[in-house]
Amino acid sequence: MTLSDGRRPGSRAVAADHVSLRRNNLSVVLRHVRDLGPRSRARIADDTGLNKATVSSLVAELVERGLLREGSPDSTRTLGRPGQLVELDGSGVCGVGAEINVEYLAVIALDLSGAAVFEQRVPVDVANLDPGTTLDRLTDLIKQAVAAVNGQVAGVTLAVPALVQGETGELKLAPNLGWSEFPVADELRRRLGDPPYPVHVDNEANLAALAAYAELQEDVHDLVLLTGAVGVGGGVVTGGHLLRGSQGYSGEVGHMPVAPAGRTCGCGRTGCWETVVGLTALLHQATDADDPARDPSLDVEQRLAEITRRAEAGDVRTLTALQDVGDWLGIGGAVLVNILNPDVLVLGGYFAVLGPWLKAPLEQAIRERVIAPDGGGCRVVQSELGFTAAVRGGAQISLDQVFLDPTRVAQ
Amino acid sequence: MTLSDGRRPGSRAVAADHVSLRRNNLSVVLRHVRDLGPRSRARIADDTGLNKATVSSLVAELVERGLLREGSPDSTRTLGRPGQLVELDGSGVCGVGAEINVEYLAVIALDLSGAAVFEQRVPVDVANLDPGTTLDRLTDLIKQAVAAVNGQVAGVTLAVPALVQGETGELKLAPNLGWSEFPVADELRRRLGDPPYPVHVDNEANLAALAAYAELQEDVHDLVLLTGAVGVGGGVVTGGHLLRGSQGYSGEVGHMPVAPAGRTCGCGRTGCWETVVGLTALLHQATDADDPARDPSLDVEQRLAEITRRAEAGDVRTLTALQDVGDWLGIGGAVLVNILNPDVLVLGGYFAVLGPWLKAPLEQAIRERVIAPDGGGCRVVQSELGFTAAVRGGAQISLDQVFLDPTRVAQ
DNA sequence: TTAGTTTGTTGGATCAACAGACAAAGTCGC
DNA sequence: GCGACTTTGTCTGTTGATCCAACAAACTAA
Repeated sequence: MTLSDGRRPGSRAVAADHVSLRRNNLSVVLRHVRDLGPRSRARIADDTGLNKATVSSLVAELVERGLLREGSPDSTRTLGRPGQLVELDGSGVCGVGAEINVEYLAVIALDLSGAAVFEQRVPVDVANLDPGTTLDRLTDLIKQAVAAVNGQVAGVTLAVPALVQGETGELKLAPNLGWSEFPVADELRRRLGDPPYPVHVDNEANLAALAAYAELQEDVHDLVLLTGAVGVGGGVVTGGHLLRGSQGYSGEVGHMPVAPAGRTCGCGRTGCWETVVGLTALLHQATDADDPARDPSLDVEQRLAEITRRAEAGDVRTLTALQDVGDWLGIGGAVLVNILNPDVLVLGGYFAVLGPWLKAPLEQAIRERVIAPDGGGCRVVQSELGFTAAVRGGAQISLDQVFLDPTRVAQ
Repeated sequence: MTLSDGRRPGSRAVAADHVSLRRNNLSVVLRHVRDLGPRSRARIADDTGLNKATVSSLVAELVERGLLREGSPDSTRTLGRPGQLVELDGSGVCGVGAEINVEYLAVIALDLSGAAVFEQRVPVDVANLDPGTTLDRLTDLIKQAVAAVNGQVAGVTLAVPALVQGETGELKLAPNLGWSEFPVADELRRRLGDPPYPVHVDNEANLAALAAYAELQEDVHDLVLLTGAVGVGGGVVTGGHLLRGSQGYSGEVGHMPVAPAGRTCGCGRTGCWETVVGLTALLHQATDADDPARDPSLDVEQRLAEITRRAEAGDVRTLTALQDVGDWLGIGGAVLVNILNPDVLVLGGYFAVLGPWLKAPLEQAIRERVIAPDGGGCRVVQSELGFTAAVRGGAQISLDQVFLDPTRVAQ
């Protein structure tokens, strides 16, 4: 139960040799330092069960690869010879995350320690541009990010509000962008000049869920992330793994039928969840047609700030609308909690901004509608990542590859 | 990406040494023979990438442990020295699965090759017995199974139609049994005399999903199993792993709100999925109150056989009821497919028996209501395991432990 | 009968982790 | 200030698993 992780009885495991043994232990040490902070070699040996001599050898190799560095002497211990702390050396390698969304393009580069080395977000009306032009503009941004990186680039991952086929990275359907059947991964790879690092494409909510997973530093391995926008996206992490499904189309929660007598959805049916919890639903109830908060040409964050202001001022119409959206959020949220039993339900996108008003009704619905005792232990939290969640998740997915196989970084 | 399986970036991997390296490769060879059938050492070496000499050594150890045996010479090859086939030696070790359900107790013992060495199912009115007495009777059955096993017992796993806490094996709530807050795992372990093998308890649908996963011999690693009974249970396998959620309470699909104007459910709400697709819903629509097919004191399988007979005879009322249940099944099924994007939706329990009539409306709903193109590639199949799915899954879960760590079997 | 092919074993090489000894570097008590 | 004690990190030699190359065994085909 140590090498192959034991939870995949049916899948073919891979034979191991000295090289993979070493790779595994390099990964163990590197992740140990990431997760538990700077440590002396002796403590790493104690914690992991590895031999002191082995840890010294592993640390030496990781230092040589630029992934760890020697820090200050350990001043916390009082007895005996003080240890030399070993800590993450972020600068050697970066992961790049990019995003195409309805109203903007965004790019971020994170170094190994999770610090942002480069970050940019530009407003772009993607729906009114052809995919090629959009991709050209995004490529420019990514090239800037790559240029800003000191060391090596571990990979680029692009987030899109779309159904993306897992294997090929082909975009199948992005209603809000007006794109379909477009080989984004290949097109982006070509524009970047077939770079040596991997280029992937994934669903926005999936990547945001990964970012949320990394954000919670606790011992939590099952979460559901809900991103509120015009539509509603879902990302699921279960057992510490992103749930992708067989073709990468998982997490389509927006069209759950919850209100049969409700409004018509973009998908053609009536009563889909996103018709009652999407941003449009909130604005229709909380504002008049000529209210600037409802004007889609204005910046979303400013419009949300206005709604927040009204709610804080105690405006009854706004509060009622928020209560209603929260109630509907709870109905669908409880379905998800019943199926997936997560530790945490994370509110992202506009749900996070308006979290103070949405959390209570959501929590109540979980208590009342989830069959497991005490809602299966599920908590509701607001993401702090704002609209950077997806790009961060994309950058992290590349960094994870380095943490899992430190030998990917040139010596 | 070989040793630790790479899909769990956040979890702590375990340091590896020579022993775990050997264990991993023993497992690889054993599973290779299980999954791809008898093979010569040379072919195993070719397929796995291991060295011929290494495979010889690994096979020798597995033979010594009674997990593999030398078979006949390979007659398919025409050129060169014929290889000695190596095949699974089932007899050395067995997994035991048990089940407590509303109307019966069941036990099965499967050897390493999946063959049933012992199998029994006795009708018991569990709801009218106290838990202790039921467990006494089950213990008798399990002891018979253990006695029937030739070699070693790898473990016992009990399936219950209940919410079971993953870690402790405590039964939290089993409405259909009338049990709650009962430490089944501990109680059973004690009655078996604290045996050397592990004793676990899990949800019935979870284990049935595992059995269905093993039943499909294809390269499929994402499936959803639906068991139809008075209630409806769900089991999810994703990425080859059973989805348990944070506390083991996943798969509670029965109380999805799908029919707000519908019948009152046992849970107190109205319109839960199981009020429209549970066996009761079908019988209420298809039969009169005095119809023997509706009589709960008769054997379920016989009542279902009667329904099948009527449907085959073209009885309009029966067919209409089946069509309606199928339509409702599709509405909830599509929600699950949208969230989980499985390769396969497996019909179990009474859904499997009446599959010929339920499949078509369910497939139609998936085509129409799933956002992913072509329903995300999801197929609907009927389980062939009947009411033995859960016990088989329980037995297999113990056998999986042996396949993952062959050194668990005494030499 | 001989050449050619494939299998499975053998002995030695390699490589990574392990075990124990030990010097280095600090604290504590007297 | 000094010795006893504790802890760190390195060094040396051992263990163990895989790999490599050579080779005998077993069979086919010409």
